[in-house]
Amino acid sequence: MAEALTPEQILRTTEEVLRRYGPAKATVVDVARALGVSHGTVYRHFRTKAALREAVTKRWLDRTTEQLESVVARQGPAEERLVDWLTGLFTAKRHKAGDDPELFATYTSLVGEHSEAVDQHVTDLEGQLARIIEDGRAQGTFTGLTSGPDTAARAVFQATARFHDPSYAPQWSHPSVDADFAAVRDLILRGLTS
Amino acid sequence: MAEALTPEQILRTTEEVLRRYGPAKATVVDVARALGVSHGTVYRHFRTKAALREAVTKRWLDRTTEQLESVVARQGPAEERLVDWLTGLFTAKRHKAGDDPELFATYTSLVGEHSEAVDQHVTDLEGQLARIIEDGRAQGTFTGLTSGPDTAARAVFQATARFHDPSYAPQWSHPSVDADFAAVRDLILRGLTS
DNA sequence: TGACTGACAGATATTGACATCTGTCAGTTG
DNA sequence: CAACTGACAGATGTCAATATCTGTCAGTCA
Repeated sequence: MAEALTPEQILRTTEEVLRRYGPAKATVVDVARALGVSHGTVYRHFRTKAALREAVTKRWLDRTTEQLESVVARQGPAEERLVDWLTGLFTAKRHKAGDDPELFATYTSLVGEHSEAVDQHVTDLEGQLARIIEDGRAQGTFTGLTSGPDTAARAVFQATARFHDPSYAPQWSHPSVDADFAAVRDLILRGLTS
Repeated sequence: MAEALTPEQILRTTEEVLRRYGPAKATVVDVARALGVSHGTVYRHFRTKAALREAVTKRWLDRTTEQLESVVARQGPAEERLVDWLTGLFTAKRHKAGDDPELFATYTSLVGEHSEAVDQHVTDLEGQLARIIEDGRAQGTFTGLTSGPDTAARAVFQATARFHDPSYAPQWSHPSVDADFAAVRDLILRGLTS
């Protein structure tokens, strides 16, 4: 054979197959066929089909986290960065739902299965939020904190669930959703800066 | 016959039948049998099975709204009443989910079907919130309002979705949920009183 | 010798025949 | 004559037979 099969190749191909057939129809045999190998080979690299789906989704979610990282690492007022981060998260999720419906459906089903990858994604995002909030505390802008930045981050994340939790995706195209987002965002911001 | 069949009797019996068989198994024939009439009679009062389920759920949801009304109508600081209202809503929903799982399942499925009854329930609850918020504005406590009480009420309702939206019910027994609720509640309260 | 194959067993999904349910309405009943 | 019945058509749900898929592993190949 030309080259040994890498996990990376498998993940890339699985992502394509999921995008083409959707999570309900895509099989491990489909992935193997697209790679030109037998499905037994795929199982040498990923123990189960669930592990494969989860790894693909993890990669896909990590792309969003990486994108938001620039807002976290950036210099500037925490208040402004928090708004950009929340807006960025909402925009990213909306685009994922609209542009990549099959992978979004995979992600949504993973949420219902308490997947490790989704838990990690939430932890990553809450961690980013905590860093911005901690910066705001250091800058003297976020004076309303009655608890640590981790708790505050969790509260902010949960209060904005409607704008990033995939179970609300069907409502993200509703006309009033942008006004709703602005209202919740402002309420939370005032809560932090009070 | 003894008495003419009233919509009230049908609703009461349907509620019992739903509670006994669950929304998936309960049929209109079951309801008719429990009433001692033919199912055609039930259809004389409710155009469809969906309308019947919706009417039962409306009654069931209205009981919560009525209970919360006492907090809204009560004299006292709006800040305190808002906390009691939010706590009361969370407590009520949790009890409905735990004590009345079949009717809660009926309610949950209605949410996914964009039912009129659920829309009305949300409107009622947001209306109650708006009244408390308006009181707080009049009392001079809620000084952080950048918009009208209706918009603020909607924002508060959406920010606390995790603690009343039935799609989150499976997480309401998680140990950390009370701490999470307290954190979100405090964040929002500071946002209003800032 | 280690990456890969492909036949296999058990699990899961699909299909289609059958049963039940929903909603209607002409006819019955008090 | 207004409330109700029950037979009916079409829609929906159930179930068992069948097909496909997942995950394993002894064996092949370079």
